[in-house]
Amino acid sequence: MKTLLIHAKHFEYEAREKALDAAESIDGNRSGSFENALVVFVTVEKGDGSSQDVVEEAAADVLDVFRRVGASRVVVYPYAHLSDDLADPEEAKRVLSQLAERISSAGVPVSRAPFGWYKRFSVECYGHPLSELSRTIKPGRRVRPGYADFAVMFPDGRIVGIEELRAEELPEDFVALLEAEVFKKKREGGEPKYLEYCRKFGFEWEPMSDLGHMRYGPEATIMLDAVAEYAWQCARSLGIPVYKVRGTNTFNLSFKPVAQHAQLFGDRLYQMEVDEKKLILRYAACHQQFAMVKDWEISYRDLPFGAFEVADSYRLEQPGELLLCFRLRKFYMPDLHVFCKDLAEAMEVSFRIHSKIYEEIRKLGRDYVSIYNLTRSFLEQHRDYLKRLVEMEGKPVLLHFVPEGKYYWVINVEYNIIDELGRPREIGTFQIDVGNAERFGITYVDENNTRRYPVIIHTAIIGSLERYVFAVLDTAAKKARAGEVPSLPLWLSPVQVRVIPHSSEYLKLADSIADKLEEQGIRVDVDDREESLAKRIRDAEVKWIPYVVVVGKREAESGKLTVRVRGQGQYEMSLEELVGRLVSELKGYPRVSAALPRYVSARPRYSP
RNA sequence: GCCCCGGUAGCUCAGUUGGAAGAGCGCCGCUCUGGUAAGGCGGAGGUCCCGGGUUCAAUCCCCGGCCGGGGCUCCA
Repeated sequence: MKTLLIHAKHFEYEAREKALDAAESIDGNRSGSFENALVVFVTVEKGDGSSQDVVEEAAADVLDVFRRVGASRVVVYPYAHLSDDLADPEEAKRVLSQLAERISSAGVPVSRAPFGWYKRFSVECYGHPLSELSRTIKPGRRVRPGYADFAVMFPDGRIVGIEELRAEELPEDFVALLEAEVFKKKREGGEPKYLEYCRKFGFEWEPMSDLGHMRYGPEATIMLDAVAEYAWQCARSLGIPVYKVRGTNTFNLSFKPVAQHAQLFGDRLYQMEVDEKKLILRYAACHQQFAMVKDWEISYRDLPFGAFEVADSYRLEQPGELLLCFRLRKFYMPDLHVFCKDLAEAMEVSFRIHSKIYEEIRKLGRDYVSIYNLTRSFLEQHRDYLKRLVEMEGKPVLLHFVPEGKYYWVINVEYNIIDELGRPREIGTFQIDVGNAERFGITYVDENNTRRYPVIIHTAIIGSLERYVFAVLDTAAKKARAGEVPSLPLWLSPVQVRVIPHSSEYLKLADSIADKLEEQGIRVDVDDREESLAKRIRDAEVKWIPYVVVVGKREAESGKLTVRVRGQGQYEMSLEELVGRLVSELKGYPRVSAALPRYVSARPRYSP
């Protein structure tokens, strides 16, 4: 069977004259006219009627496309001209009827144009990518093409094909992942809340740059600084020596390794020509770190070690793909490369990375569902390794098989959160790279004085800085959706404590409290504006400030502070108690020097 | 890159069936000294995204472009 699927804004036909003696009767079905229809032009070929397979598969495909494009009905239109191996008319009529019935039994409205007539028709195609598709369906071919590249691995080591999955043994988030990545289910849409939160904290597009470049206002910059520092902290916590380095974002294509590595990225590469030199912007920290480490003299005793940089990275994403704080043309990648003796050592190290990546997302109160991209041969050879990774996750993972030899890595794990709107979003990732050491000429000397190429792990433990912020803001959005007060973790809050003097008389007292908090490395400001207390409290809440301290006559007399804690309530405590609480809440997280100027009364307004 | 929706004050948006442009917030001034989510009064502020077309007349209609949001294609 051959089919041609057109998603038509408008479709109409009218039977004119018989083409065959075996033509169907057209009583009441001489013509039809439809809006927003999926028109299925069908040619039935010899043998299609011999088993149910063909009809089943064709119907499943039509239904799949129907759901994805959001058409309101299906029109089955017999059309002999897609093949020269036509079934005889009786077989064709039977198969066409079965196809229509099969689609109809899924609850989808179906119309069928008559078989065996010359028909006038006109079709207005929407023109989106899915609006024109053609298929060839042969008897006996069962697995749907899109599914063959996927399987699911369970913690007990079982590997199950997509069609054999039982929904009841799959966690909800995993189903969301399957729907997006494998079934390609169409989504409802709606503007996500995190975009509003981005504006609130000053994460915005920069209109005067290229598309996909962001700017970061004062609050956003404090947050980004904190995330960058935290990413470094995570890299160091793996128990492997890690060297922080820094480099350039611009590389010259005339160097072979640069050109080869660039080729892997294809047309998403940012390029420019300067002084007749072809230059590229790096798409991750790989270029710089490999170019540097190739000049290092490395002994097996030094391995494994890591190199780390928060690298400004550039990818020429397509305009329609860009998404604030998520898919960007310029972003910051806290990229760690771990150089290992061999694949076995890399796999050992990857367990630590795997567990760290999970630990970090869970600290945000979230969880991942993962995709393991790998070749089938890697699966065959390292099934125990994979089983252990999945055991550590304690839930199923999606295996995605890629062609042998196409990529520089043998396994590439993508860790996805399921966002506020049910979409998988990749945040963390690691890859085991067996190709780039040789390409860049990175070697070490082993126990036997032989030069060898190390195996390199690439990882962004907490994802790009922007994506980590996305995860944080999306978590707040989920809270808000659940009716809770949305908030930031204390260590990421641009202002951690706001002190509000009840009236200007108490400004000195407010300042002295702010001084003491600042000494402890707390980000604090003072709302000294001539506004009502209620107004200033409200503004602090709008900015999600976690701790708000009001000082006035009462506090001056009692020596205690009245502290409003976001999402919790109002408490009396001493300054020491407040500091103790803050310090313990910040334990394990970085303090950065960036902070806002103290007085709220003298600040430009730049965010809602 | 494709399809749909949108672009009006610094921000969020209303509006004009084509005839001199509106609100709230913010800003400025005055007033209020206020105890936990907006005290009161007044004022300033506009290339209605850009370019072309239709029209006596375009912010509004038509065409093209730019930018944003959504859905895809992509992407790992």
